[in-house]
Amino acid sequence: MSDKYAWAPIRTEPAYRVAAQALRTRIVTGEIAVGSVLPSETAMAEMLEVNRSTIREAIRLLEENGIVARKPGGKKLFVTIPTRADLSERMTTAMVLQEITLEELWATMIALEPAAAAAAAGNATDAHITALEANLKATEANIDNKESLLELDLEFHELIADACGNRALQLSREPIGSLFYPAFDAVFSRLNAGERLLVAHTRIVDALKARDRETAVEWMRKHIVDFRRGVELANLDMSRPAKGASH
Amino acid sequence: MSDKYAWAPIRTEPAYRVAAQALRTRIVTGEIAVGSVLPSETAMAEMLEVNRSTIREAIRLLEENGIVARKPGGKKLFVTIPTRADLSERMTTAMVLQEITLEELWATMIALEPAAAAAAAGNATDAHITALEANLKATEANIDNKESLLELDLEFHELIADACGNRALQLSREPIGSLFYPAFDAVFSRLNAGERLLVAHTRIVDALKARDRETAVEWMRKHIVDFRRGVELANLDMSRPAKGASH
DNA sequence: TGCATCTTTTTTGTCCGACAATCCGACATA
DNA sequence: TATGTCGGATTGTCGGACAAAAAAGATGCA
Repeated sequence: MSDKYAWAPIRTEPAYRVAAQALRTRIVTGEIAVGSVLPSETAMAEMLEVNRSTIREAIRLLEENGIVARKPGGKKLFVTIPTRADLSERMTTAMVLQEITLEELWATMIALEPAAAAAAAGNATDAHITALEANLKATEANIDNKESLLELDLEFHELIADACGNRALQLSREPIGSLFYPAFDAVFSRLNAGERLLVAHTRIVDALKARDRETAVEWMRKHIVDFRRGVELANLDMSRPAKGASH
Repeated sequence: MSDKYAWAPIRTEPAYRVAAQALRTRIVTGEIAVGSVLPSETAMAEMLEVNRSTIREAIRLLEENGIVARKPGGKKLFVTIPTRADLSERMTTAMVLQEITLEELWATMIALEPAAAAAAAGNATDAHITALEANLKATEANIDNKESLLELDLEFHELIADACGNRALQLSREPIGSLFYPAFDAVFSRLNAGERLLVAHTRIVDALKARDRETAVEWMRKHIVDFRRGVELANLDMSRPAKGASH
């Protein structure tokens, strides 16, 4: 009956949020350049004609967004670009709260990691290769040290992501990779996965060196599939949330 | 001279940040349940023995993180789970600021979208199929209306993502999809891509209905490759940043 | 001039107190 | 049951204050 009229609910945005938005637009449009320093709080408060407290709350919003920051131990407020780690952490906590399952994470990984390997085959520089080879050596040396192995495996995949030179890909896979940590841990501590892991990693690096895209992709795929088998052999439930990501 | 000793720089975290962290840990550990309502600002200020202004700044941090929020037009503060749109927007602005190229976005998309199609072939419910068919009908009806076509295409891919039931995948592809908007726009306004698009979409939905995973993946792949050709035919530079993603 | 040290001015982080708006629940009334 | 009224609780915003630390300026010296 009252559906006859469409009522737009009246609602006022708090000032701290419109202030934040005002600053944000000035930043993304480039009016305030990235890297430049913002005016003092009092100055901004005067410009926007609000109290300093209000401006401070607005700044907190942008700060958590990662688009403004202070250098450690400094007072000046700079315009910055959100860090990868920054975004990744946010994504990660969101995924933890949503109780995303290992199954979901894995399905995403098997899509992203081979793609990263493919791109890396095309874009990896000598520096990247060197870093990867160092990682291989370390893996070989710590083949029986479960803990180091865990770290090294994670590092390996991050190096591949770095080498692929695709920042969108990096941003997408990082939070997921970090969520695998506990699962990795379980697998490594129950299975002797070191050998298989090293073989796969080695093959991948070899393929990158030869710029052999197909092989790199294929071994990465195998590697991820292998991980899944490891998870199942370790009696982990793929359909359960992969929680507990508090470093 | 004083280099003889390694001085760990003394640095105090501002109170508003430790307060935020205190609340955050209580939330992610489950001590404060998701969906429950937090104490009033004054109450929290008393508990943590800080001023209300400080607590308010802490709340702004969590608020922007999306883990606390107020119901629209309400005063009570609830513990919430970050929305997809929420995270997506953050990611998007980050990508804009980093000036990520179309090339990078596309490479990520061609990894994610077929994966989404694959999962959708297994998990799509009748409701999902119905929504997709409605989208197809609308596309057919608006085959010449470039603007609607753009919206509908975006919607189609989001429906696929919904249907795949993989939240990790959804979280990963959403920000990237939204960044394609301007490129889509350019393609649609210069090329007559409607027919090809409709064919691909139809084939995909048919495959989903038949639970034919292979076909769904293959057509999705073709569809994305096709988009790339469209971009090139429209004379867009894949290696230029895809900026201008304001909502 | 360039550099190191001292001084002054800004600026931030934190506190206090205040007040209008308005949401929320209780209660009374028709 | 639905509506009108009231009072307490809370939020958003403001103003002012102050110590500590950083930034900017001034000074002296090589």
